[in-house]
Amino acid sequence: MKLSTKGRYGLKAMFDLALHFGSGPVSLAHISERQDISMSYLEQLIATLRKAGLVYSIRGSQGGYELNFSPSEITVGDILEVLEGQLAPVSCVKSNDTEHCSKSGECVTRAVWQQIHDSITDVVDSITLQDMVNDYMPKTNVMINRKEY
Amino acid sequence: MKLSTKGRYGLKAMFDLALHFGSGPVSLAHISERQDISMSYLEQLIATLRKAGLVYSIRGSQGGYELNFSPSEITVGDILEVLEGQLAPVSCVKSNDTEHCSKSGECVTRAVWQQIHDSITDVVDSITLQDMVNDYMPKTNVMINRKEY
DNA sequence: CGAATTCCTAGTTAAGCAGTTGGGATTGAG
DNA sequence: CTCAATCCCAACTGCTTAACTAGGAATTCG
Repeated sequence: MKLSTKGRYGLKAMFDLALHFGSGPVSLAHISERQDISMSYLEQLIATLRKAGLVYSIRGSQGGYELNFSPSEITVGDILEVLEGQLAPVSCVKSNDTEHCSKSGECVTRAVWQQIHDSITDVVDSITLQDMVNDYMPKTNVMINRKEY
Repeated sequence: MKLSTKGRYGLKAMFDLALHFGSGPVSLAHISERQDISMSYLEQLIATLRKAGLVYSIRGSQGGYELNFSPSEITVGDILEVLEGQLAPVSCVKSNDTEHCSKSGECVTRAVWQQIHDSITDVVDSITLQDMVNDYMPKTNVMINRKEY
């Protein structure tokens, strides 16, 4: 049940883009350095995200990447699904194919996998990049809210 | 985020043992046939479960395996943890080591993995083998409850 | 132009999965 | 007592995938 580096690195990269949302394109070199990910590997991950429409690229000098939607519109689930493929713990859970349930334990165990899948989905679909940005800079909020100080 | 066959087969095997709990030892050959798992492969899985203390074996002719606890005392989480290793989506989540959080996105993404892990844990620790057995034979309950029939 | 950037394809290395094979040890039944 | 059923153990194999690395082509700003 491990997540691969694709998902881990990919989320970090997207988080980095969210942090710099609205400030012009961010180059891979910068993401690579800040998030400590090999640049050539990161290239492949971001290519997947681009093909899925989550980011878009600006080529040439001074180019880079930007989120295709605002951070509040992109969930962790969106990102992980693109990079990790289906998040279902077993393949049969994804597409309601109850055919293979011939043998005795099949359907009962399938129900377990289904519950695991649902709980994962609930979590990742409920967290947006904006949520992560907010978590990252709580000080800003503290300052703003400190009117009595 | 895929579960390997170890976890899948292992849970099916344990479910099979739960179904026959209290009726004497169950041989690998029977589990293998009923759950449609290669017997020699199943041997390895059940060896792991035995070493973890979830089942015990009776050697020799007419031997087999039995659950070491009643089905209501064994959770899906117990089984998966033994067979799949840590269920944490990333390694750092398991043991509160917040050391590596030097780079900017590290701690924020870690919080996400932590939430995923917690939700998986909640699910698998809440389902016992007894629950699965109950799900498998709802007809029995229906019959018993049908007093008017 | 040329430096900075994205884009694309094709390796490479290592590890793990999903078994199989071949034997050895134990024990109940006949 | 013997033998067939069963568990026990370790090694081996084929395959797939993860996690990169390498090298170059195309694009664009200054």
